Amino acid sequence: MLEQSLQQARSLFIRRWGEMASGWGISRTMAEIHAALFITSQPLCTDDLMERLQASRGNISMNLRQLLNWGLIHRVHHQGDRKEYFVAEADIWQMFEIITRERRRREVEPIVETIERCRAMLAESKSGGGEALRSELTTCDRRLADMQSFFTTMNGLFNVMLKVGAGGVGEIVRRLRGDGK
Amino acid sequence: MLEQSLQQARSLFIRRWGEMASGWGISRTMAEIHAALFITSQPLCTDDLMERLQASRGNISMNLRQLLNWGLIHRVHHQGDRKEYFVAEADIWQMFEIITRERRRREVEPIVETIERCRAMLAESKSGGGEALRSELTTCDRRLADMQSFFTTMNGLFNVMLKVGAGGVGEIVRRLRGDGK
DNA sequence: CAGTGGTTTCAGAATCTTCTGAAAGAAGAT
DNA sequence: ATCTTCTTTCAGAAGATTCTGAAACCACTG
Repeated sequence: MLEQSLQQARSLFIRRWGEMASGWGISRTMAEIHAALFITSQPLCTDDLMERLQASRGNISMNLRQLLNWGLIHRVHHQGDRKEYFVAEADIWQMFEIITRERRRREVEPIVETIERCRAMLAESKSGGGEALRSELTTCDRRLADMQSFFTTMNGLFNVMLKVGAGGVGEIVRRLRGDGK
Repeated sequence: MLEQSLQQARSLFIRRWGEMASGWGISRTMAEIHAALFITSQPLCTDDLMERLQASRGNISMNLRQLLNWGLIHRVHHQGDRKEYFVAEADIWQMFEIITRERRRREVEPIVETIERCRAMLAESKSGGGEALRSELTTCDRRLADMQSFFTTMNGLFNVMLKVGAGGVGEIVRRLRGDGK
């Protein structure tokens, strides 16, 4: 039956989305809530989610808040109802932008900043050391420099992607896929 | 002193690399070992790593193996020494390729496959259901389709990136950053 | 203001991940 | 074969994360 198929398909998607997330440092429930809201276009309330995901009120509440903080879901008020309902951001490109920005800020920026600091430390120490030590230092610095330039490139790439949007990226891929350059 | 600076810089880098990794579903020690080998051009043996990272032999051994499996580090034999030494893959672009391929295989492919399966389920159920239900099903399918096409684009993008290499990506970014398209 | 319906918080429980250390397993050296 | 040196394995310990449920909280209603 149609109703069954719909529910089954949704469950399957929710489960897999949750599994994927746990490999990326995001809690399973948080991802499942997100998936449930994404795959169900109707707004859902806390009790809906508790039932659907078999999780406690506290758990749902906490993870909803996190998702709101990230900006991946939005509150919806149904007039004449005191419950709060939630919907997921539907535009996937927008979703991608939010996640990318947030993770860049939280995880990439600190390491980039650290690399800079490490290089500064190496640059400062001009005095002393034998030939061998000096050469080690040079090698170490080169590796850090490589890393730094990798992050710079990736950073630039994300900026360009967000600028040209989904269509633009598709276009670039199409242009470059076939020929040699 | 030069020696101190070098050690300090290395420690700092190792620590931060480990912290970053834990946000990405990779164990701290595994990342630290990788960082230590990357930042120290000399090959290191198990005991070196045990001392440097203050971790047990078992822990180091297991994580070394994982890194070998990923292909992020390589064995090195010093002749006249029975110990095994290890070095990190030095080419960052290569590193990126390895990690991307592996994570794509383990985490992205399953979800893509699941989306296909979900859509197939929805497509099969032609019979029954009221107007409202049918419309829900259509919306659900459209969302899945959007998701699918997002993954297709990203997949294509990674393929192109790996094809054109670091220089190529830098080139693209440079070309597209300034002007409108 | 007390009552009602809903949300948030948080201490402790449950669960999952990672780490240790000792024992077993290799493999070259004598 | 036996010793020696190094590596791997794995059961249980330690640690980190996530979840629960009950109490506190908030805000609207009568």
